[in-house]
Amino acid sequence: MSGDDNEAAAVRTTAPGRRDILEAAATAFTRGGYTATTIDDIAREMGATKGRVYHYYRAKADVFLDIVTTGMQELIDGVQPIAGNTDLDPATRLWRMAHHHAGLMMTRNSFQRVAMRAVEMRRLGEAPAQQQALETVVAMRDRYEQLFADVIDEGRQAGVFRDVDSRLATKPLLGALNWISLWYDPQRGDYNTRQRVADEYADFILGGLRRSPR
Amino acid sequence: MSGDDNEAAAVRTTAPGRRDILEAAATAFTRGGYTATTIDDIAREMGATKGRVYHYYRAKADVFLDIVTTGMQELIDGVQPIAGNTDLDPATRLWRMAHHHAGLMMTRNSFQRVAMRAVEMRRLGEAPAQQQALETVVAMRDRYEQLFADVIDEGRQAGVFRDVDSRLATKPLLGALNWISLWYDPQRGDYNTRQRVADEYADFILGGLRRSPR
DNA sequence: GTCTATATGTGGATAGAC
DNA sequence: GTCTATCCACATATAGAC
Repeated sequence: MSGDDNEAAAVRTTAPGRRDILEAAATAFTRGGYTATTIDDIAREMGATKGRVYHYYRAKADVFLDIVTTGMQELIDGVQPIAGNTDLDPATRLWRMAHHHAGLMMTRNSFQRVAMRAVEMRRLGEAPAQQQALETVVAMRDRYEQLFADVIDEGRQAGVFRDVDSRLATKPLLGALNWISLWYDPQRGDYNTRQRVADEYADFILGGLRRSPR
Repeated sequence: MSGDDNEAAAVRTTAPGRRDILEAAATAFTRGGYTATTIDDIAREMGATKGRVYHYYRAKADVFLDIVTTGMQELIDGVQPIAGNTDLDPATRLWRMAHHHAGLMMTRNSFQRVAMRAVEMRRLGEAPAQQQALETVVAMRDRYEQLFADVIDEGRQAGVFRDVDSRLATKPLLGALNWISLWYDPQRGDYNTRQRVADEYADFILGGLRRSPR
């Protein structure tokens, strides 16, 4: 199998001032994690000082949450249309969903890596508003997982997938895919490498779910 | 498939004083990450104050590194014997390796979750000794990955696995498995749940690599 | 061996000049 | 809109009592 292209994606609805900050912050957070990254790090990343950052954002947590929701939204925007395309059989849909997700882990590496870490955080700070924002992100993640679970159920009922607990089955699937953001180095990979990786992952996942492996 | 038991594992060669600290610190780091966790958090976790921690460890980074190397060593100790057991065919060996790894992600959740995060850290601090220790851990991880790559190559040459790049193939495999440490809640799972999860993961992975999926 | 100070550095956030 | 200067809270690590 092969195909599906998301290299052009990267929706940008954010205002230019904030956008620069988000890009710089995503890079900085990728290097050091949330607490280890300072506002000075973020500012230095874009050749400015923290006055600039605080002009657009009230707190460090707000910058972080903006990156995370952006990352999650990019996943949903890309994958939901594939999941809902009933012209395609479940196996093909799942293959393309996995392929697209894999692609975003590489082309939007910094945002996705930061987003990935956010859902494993229980608390972000004391501010209840930020806590609520974090829970919104977790809710987005849950809905996103359900997209995969639904397609798996469909394929299971159609007899092409094994008889798995669809909700449990999303764990190795998305775990494998999300892991890409940790080892993939955006500096080194080119278009062909990314396609090869995404193909391999999509094949691996379909194989893992297909009925009667022998 | 079913079987293989690592519930009894958890090797303890560490001195009792340090052991308590390691357990408490692993729990604390699991909650908040490296920078977010304070020495006071660790001390409070075991009902003490930081004087106790600093009596056994010179620095926070040293506590962290001790957890990480312990976690990595537990993986190697459990999986290497399976990988080297040439009485078994490659597919069975890989199934059991994956199953055992999955088990450790759950039974030794805090240590494994901390260890997992360490390898994605580029730098730990300024001290060159600690930096070197971190690189030792990364080297352990590389050797560990190679155990899986070798078995995959064997199975590929034997014709039971697809024609994959074995080194690339370890990525979705170990990514899926390591991810368990993020979503599994040690408070809620019992023995049967863990077995079921490990079985599902091992099946998934074998399916993903097996030749002629249809 | 474990505790309570405390010295010291650093980072989030604000005020206000330009 | 972007900067510098500064306040203040907190965390690592040490000193020294018990």
